[in-house]
Amino acid sequence: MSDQAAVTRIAPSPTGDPHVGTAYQALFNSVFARQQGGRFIVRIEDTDRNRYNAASEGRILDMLDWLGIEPDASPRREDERGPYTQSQRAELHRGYAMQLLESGAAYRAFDTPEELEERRRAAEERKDSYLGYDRRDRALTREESDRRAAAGEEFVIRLKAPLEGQTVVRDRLRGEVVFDNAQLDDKVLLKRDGFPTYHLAAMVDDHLMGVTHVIRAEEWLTSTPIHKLILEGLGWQEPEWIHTPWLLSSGGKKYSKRRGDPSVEDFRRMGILPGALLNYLGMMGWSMPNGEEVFSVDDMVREFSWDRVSLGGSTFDVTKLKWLNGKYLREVLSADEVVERVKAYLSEFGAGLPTDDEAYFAAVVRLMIPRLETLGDFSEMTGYFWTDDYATDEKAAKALAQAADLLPDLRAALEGVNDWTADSIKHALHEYAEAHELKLGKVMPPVRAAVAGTMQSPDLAELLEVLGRERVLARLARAGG
RNA sequence: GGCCCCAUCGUCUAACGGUUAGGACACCACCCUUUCAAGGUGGCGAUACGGGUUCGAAUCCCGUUGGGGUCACCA
Repeated sequence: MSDQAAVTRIAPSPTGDPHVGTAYQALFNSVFARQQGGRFIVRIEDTDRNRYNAASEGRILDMLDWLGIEPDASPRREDERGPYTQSQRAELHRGYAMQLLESGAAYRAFDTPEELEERRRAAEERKDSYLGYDRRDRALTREESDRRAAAGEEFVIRLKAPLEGQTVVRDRLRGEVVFDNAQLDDKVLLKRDGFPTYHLAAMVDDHLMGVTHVIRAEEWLTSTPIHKLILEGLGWQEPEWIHTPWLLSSGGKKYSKRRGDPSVEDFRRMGILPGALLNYLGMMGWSMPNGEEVFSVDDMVREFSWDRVSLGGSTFDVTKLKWLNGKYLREVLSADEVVERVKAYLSEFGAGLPTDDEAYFAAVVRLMIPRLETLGDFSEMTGYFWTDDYATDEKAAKALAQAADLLPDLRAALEGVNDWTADSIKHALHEYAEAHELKLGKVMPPVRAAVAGTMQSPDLAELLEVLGRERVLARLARAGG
């Protein structure tokens, strides 16, 4: 590459939910730019006025904020190369379309959408192997074209692709990819509504914004020859092309919200940590040299290399994401940090904090950490900590029934514990068991059932300590103690 | 259908001509143990197929098969 610092970009289209694929591209683009000491920019591609969704742009930018990916330039961080919202640059794109028209690299086409649709259908019926534009208006003389345009006839501007020869795309990941020009289509550059298509707009903006590396999904590979041709027509240098492998969903198809795959917002709602999501995305198609699976974006910046990218598509596995998230909860974040995360999560998605007692809340979170996969798990696992009005499930009811006669004694034994700590409680429980020649497995279940209503709960001594003497004794009494 | 890309356990991946093909998730078993987890140990499980090249191929080449993408006045 040249001596200039790398500039990468993502160019999401504001049409709906913030996509996981966008987060994936943002990760690789920003990691590479940071590693190269370059810049990473976000340009919103909203030239399709039909699919435009006003709220979507903000949600995409919010997603990046949440993930902690900070663009060097974006619609929220404009600079002299902006604006970073493509529709605001339409005048610019029109100018370059005209330039292409003037130089003969492009031409006007007057076909109506209806005509095109009909001809395409006919081609399909004929089972033509090639279904692109039939190039009808390519034969128009310049005079004729000018005359019809001047007469007010509507038109699009199409690229005049070469009819023979080959175009070679040098992809960083795949080497030289050769396309026969005969396969190329005379793509629309400027639409009837005066807005550019992606092909024109992206190439113009990439060039004007100084983008050096176009890192995008593999679906763009086959239109890269078109992009090369546009760049050539404008006399501009081409960037380095890097087409990343697919993110797939379980059926082997492209990962997509439409198929029901979770969006980034869905993961956030689920209680997935941004760091864990990024980490997971980082191991889709790429791996750390030492095989480490738990790594941060900083680690990735340090170790990143295109040589370690695997080209087969990767199937997104939510189960593994959750495991990784649990790993973050247990091993990457400190207990205090987890307390803060749970708190933030509950105020955003839950019914708020279940208690005003900060110390009690923190103690409960600490108890639950090894049992949590997502922040969303917390509420459903901790009901009995916040209210005395909790359900008693079947197994717990059975444990209570089987040891009903033990309960009064047990309660008395616990009442005798002066120093209410897990150690003392444990000691008292053991003592009780020994004194009555009972196994621990006989004395603990009824206590657990009485104070939690479920057998699936943390270590009993710790559980009792956190619940507190008063609560525990009251619940035991209520259960028949 | 034409063109393009891709191909290691069910899934994510390691291997850059020489390994009993390694690790992780999931699953199963065992250990720890007061339940549930967490943690530990072990097990199951892959180079799609066929030809070459080579002393030697998961690795290089060709073909087949399979999967995906693309062929919009969407990106």
